[in-house]
Amino acid sequence: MRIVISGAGPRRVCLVDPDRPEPTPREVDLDDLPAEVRRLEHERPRWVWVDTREWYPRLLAAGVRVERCHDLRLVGALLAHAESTAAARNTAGEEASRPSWLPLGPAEAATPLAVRPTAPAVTGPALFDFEEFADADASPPPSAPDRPDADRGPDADPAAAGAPAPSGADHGGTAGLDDVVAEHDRQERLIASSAAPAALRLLAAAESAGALIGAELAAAGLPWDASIHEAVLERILGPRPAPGFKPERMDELAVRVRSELGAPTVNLDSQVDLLRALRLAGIGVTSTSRWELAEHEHPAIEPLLAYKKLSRLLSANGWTWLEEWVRDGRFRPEYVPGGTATGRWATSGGGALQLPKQVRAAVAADPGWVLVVADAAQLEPRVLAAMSRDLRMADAARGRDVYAGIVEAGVVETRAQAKVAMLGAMYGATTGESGRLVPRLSRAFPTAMGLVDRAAAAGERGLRVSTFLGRSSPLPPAEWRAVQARAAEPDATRADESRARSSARDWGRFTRNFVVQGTAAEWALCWMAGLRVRLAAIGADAASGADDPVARASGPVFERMPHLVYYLHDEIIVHAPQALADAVADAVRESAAEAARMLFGDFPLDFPLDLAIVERYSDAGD
DNA sequence: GTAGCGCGCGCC
DNA sequence: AAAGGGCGCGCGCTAC
Repeated sequence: MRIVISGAGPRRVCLVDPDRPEPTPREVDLDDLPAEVRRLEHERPRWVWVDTREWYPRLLAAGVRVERCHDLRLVGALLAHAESTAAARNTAGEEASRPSWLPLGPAEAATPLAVRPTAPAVTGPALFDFEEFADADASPPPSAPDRPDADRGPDADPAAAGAPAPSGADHGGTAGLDDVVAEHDRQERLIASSAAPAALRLLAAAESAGALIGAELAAAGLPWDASIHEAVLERILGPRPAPGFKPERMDELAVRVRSELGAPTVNLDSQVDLLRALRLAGIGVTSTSRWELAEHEHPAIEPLLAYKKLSRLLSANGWTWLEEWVRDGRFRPEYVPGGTATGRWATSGGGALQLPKQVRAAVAADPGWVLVVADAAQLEPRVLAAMSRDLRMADAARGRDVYAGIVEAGVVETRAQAKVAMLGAMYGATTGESGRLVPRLSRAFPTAMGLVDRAAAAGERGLRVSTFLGRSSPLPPAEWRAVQARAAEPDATRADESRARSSARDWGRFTRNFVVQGTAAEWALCWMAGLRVRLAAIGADAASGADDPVARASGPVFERMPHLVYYLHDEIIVHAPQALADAVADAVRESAAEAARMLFGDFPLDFPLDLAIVERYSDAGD
């Protein structure tokens, strides 16, 4: 069952179950929506709406959760670029394309205009022939693994390059309830007629669950003890300085650096100034970055690196940050589900994706509650093994540390080598020890390495690649194509050719990593989606045993229920009543196993978790 | 005064 | 150990 919901003028909302024999839209006041949703939620519908951000926060604020939804904006963005829908989009033409009123997805909106598929800006003789990159020579699928439900052919989505994109200019136009229903029908049809319906259906559900989770994370907030944070800052930086002054520890270090450099007025916060002073002092660096400084011997370097470390803490997570971002014991960053090209989330504000280890002690459970902290161990190598169906790599990884398994298999000598080789294979390293070791992995695991190599080769030719569930990479920007085209002209210089080769390899590294990073993001989404359902069940069970049903019904939505409070690529934190901690830990593990099954079926590889039940985030993990 | 950019660095 | 992928943010600096 689905219920479609849409705005109907100021403070009015329209709902309909379009699959009833005689669908009858009903209009309710915006203020009555939460009660209405709570009532209808008992039938466990899929809520269909344009944008979760528009509806769900107000429901949560009124204490109402929903189990599932379909976010037309996010799924629309996925489908508009997916290779597996390209054939269906081309065949069905206009009616298969996204309506212009549908807002762009988060990764699209962040993309510079030039990158979006749009009519060529250049008139006259074409600078280049897109077909040359798109589909001229038949190639093997850039990344598609063999799966029962998907046999995706080579398909670079040539239509996308020339077709007009949603204009973006008429997003202000409102869509009526009928439009929203029609858009949902269109998306369902497109999925059904795609080359991989089962995978896309799962991806659409997972992406939509991600939208719900993003809103719930914002509503719940990460428990944050400001006094612990302040203690950390004082211990590392010294007492809070008066406005306009540096903390004591930083001042002391700055004095030492200036004296060692013989540069009494150098401003350590100015890259240009500092670089000049370093070079005048005879330190042959070309940047002021930490890793380059660390390669030189000079008495100024040690205090300078220490200064930079403190400076970073002060500016990124110092007292100002604390005042700005922590209120009432909660840190509430804004999550942006699907905010990056690969499907990883982004955040906007607060820097939630880069909480330094130094301040994690401030993440502290409420009294009587605990944090269940879990991360997927070596997620990306495992995902690569599973998505490529590389049984030899799975043998090396199963039931143990992946890198230890690679050593035991005799591929390299040490765990450290195994790690840099694997990272190099997934990121596209070509030089250094990592680059030298990659060929040994390729010989040992040709199936897995073949998948990322093909993804890189496709990217170098300007083709899209796709994740396991079917999220496709963006096309390279027009400027990239111009560089490639220039190198193909008869009078191209060596410099033209070298520039083209280099930018081709750059894009190849992006697409190489895209398939693995993106599939890992899909695994994580499925993990969380399953987990949030289990957590709700645990919370409902616990509440039914509680003796004050009145408080239960009217209280804030997460009052008794264990709930997600943090998510970072392959890691989650659940805030849970102490008595439920073990049940939550089991749910976290079951959800991980279920995610692996949903994506990879019975492929013989486990996805183990590092899991800890703690009072402070800093007490978990390594 | 502010917008935009490069740098450096935190996280995965 | 290497400097290969994805991000967001604060800073200094320049251009307007």
